Amino acid sequence: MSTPRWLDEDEQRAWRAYMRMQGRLTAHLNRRLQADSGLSLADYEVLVLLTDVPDGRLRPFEIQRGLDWEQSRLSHHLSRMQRRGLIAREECAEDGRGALVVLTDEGRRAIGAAAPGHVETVRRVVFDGLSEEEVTALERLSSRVLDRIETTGTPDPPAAGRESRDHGRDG
Amino acid sequence: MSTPRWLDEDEQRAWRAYMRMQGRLTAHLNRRLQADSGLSLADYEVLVLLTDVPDGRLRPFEIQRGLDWEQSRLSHHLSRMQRRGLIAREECAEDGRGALVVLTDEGRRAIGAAAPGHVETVRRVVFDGLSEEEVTALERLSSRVLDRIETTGTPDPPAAGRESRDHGRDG
DNA sequence: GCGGAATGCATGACGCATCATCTATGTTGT
DNA sequence: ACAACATAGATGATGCGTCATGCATTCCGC
Repeated sequence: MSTPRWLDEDEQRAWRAYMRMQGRLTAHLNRRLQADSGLSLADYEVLVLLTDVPDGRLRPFEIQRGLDWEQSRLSHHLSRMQRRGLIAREECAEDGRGALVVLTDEGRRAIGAAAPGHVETVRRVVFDGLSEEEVTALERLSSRVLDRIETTGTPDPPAAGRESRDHGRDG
Repeated sequence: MSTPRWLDEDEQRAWRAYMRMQGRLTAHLNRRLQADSGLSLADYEVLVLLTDVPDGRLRPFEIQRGLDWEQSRLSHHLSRMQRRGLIAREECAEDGRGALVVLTDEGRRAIGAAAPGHVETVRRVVFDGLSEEEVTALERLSSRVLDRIETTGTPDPPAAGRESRDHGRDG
């Protein structure tokens, strides 16, 4: 790592713009969601996964992979959601170690109430301002970076070593 | 808000890719930085601002605007950084309410040690994988979204109402 | 079928982010 | 000069994210 390859001017501008944008965007989405429906963005994403499956029932590790979260984050988060009545936990019949996360009626109601507003917000602050090409660019660019993170010689706790090349259907 | 304008397929793919990427990216950067130098990304950004100014001295509100942070987040964060000896606080002569954040020697050492590695990480996971056009796209796209957040009819605590249209020099 | 590794999940400690609120100083209008 | 208000900053409570660790159960080689 001799003399560091600093970012050139364009890269620097892009980087700062990105960093600033991403901070504000998540903050914004979180606040809107919280104010409109009492859910956090994290709650929302968990609930989406659960509603996407017929019986509203998922194994924690499925959610974990679906969202690319750390295991312990999910566990803690599920506890909080459980406390608030958005989900429930059941024992898993097929795997003695396992658990099952179940969407409660309250959870279903909450996500149903939150979704339209949230999508509208996302649309307004993001997609309504982007051209088709920019949307494509965003997707390609994100996938590229994601790939590089997973390929970089850094274990990076979630999906460690190099053996778990599946994370198949991501919705 | 009659029937919500859901995201079409491309938008949805882009959105999921972005969300997943951004989560992983910040986590990745944070971990690398933490492991290599004991700094968090937040520490790093504060220190960068301080080193960019000749005497290593800034008013909290300047940092706040430079980073687009919430005031109380900054205040708490400064306290922690102070506790760790990265910065110090002084009283402000010109404004009795004010404070001054001063970069300590330890802070200067820390950022100096951290910077090369961090930049290298950013380069590796982001810029080395993007074409020039994609870098430009990233910048435009981020600025656009940022703009829309600030223009959307949502107060959004930091930089409230509509009167503080300055946040001038951000570089 | 037994011992070791891997997997699925939970938990406690701790740093971080936000909200609401508080104090003190500065500014402005009358 | 003073009341009303704005600005700079700090603080406590609380929810969130990560790390390290713990503990079952299941899997696998012998």
